[in-house]
Amino acid sequence: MPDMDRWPTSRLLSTAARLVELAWNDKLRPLGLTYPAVLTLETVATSGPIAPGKLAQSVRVQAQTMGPLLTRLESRGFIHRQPNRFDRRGQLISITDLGLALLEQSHDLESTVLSAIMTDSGNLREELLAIVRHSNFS
Amino acid sequence: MPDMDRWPTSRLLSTAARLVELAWNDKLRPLGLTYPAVLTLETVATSGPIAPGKLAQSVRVQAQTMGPLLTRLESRGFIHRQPNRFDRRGQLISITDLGLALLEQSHDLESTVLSAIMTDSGNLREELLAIVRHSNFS
DNA sequence: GTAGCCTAGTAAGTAAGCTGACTATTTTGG
DNA sequence: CCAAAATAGTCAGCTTACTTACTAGGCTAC
Repeated sequence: MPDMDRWPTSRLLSTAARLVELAWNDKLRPLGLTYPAVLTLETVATSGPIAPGKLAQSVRVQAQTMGPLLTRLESRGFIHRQPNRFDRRGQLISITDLGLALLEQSHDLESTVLSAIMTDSGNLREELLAIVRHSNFS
Repeated sequence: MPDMDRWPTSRLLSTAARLVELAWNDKLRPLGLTYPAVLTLETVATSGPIAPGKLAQSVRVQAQTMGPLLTRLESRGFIHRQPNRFDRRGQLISITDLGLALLEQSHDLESTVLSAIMTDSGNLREELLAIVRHSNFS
């Protein structure tokens, strides 16, 4: 084990996140999902019909990245794309029953990933929230 | 701003890390570097001549990913590849003066990235360290 | 000493992210 | 009302990471 104590905090953060994401991906692979895909499904499920651009903002990927991701999710029948009647440039994404069922399964994994890697201390949450909030995103 | 308070901790962690990494990449682009590249240079600088496989472990990418990364760094003259005299399968990577100079520049960025995104609270460090340690890597 | 296994590194193919440029709409301002 | 600016989404091209599969060299044990 290298001398992590001397690592800058940003590196610790990246490394911890990388470990969590790898753990997630291991669990999600059997379901045929990736972590951004789960975040997307999650957002669609809670927000109701939503534009791809908004989804990209929420998951923090580029709009050009969200497009193909939605295509993959659609081809597997997890989401549904509709034209937006009020703005012919736009679309509205909604989640299907199949997508909801899958999301349910991934929720069950959540606790596994967390407990495997970290003891959820409450304090950590606050500090991470502060970081995300301090960054000038909306 | 979405209801981040209800996000699972793992998502907060991923998001925070993503923000930090995006901030890093913005700063590093003028130098022609990526964040994994900096981590690699850093490791080489502190460890002295080291095998590509060890580097991959340290930066937590696959050995197959480290190979091309080293090729890129070598083609720009930041590192130097030598055959390992004692094991003809292996190589030894060392950093060049040019690489050291670049690393110096990236160090100056560190504080910028940190202060822009987070107030370094000390507590956070401990918790992140705990996460990384609890994951069964060595 | 040689057969079998382990380790170091690479190659090929796929997935998924980013930037830059484009089209099609909608909104805004004179 | 119409020209200019803004917005939604996509396409093309590049980068980089991953998985799977391979070669070359070294190690171990009979």
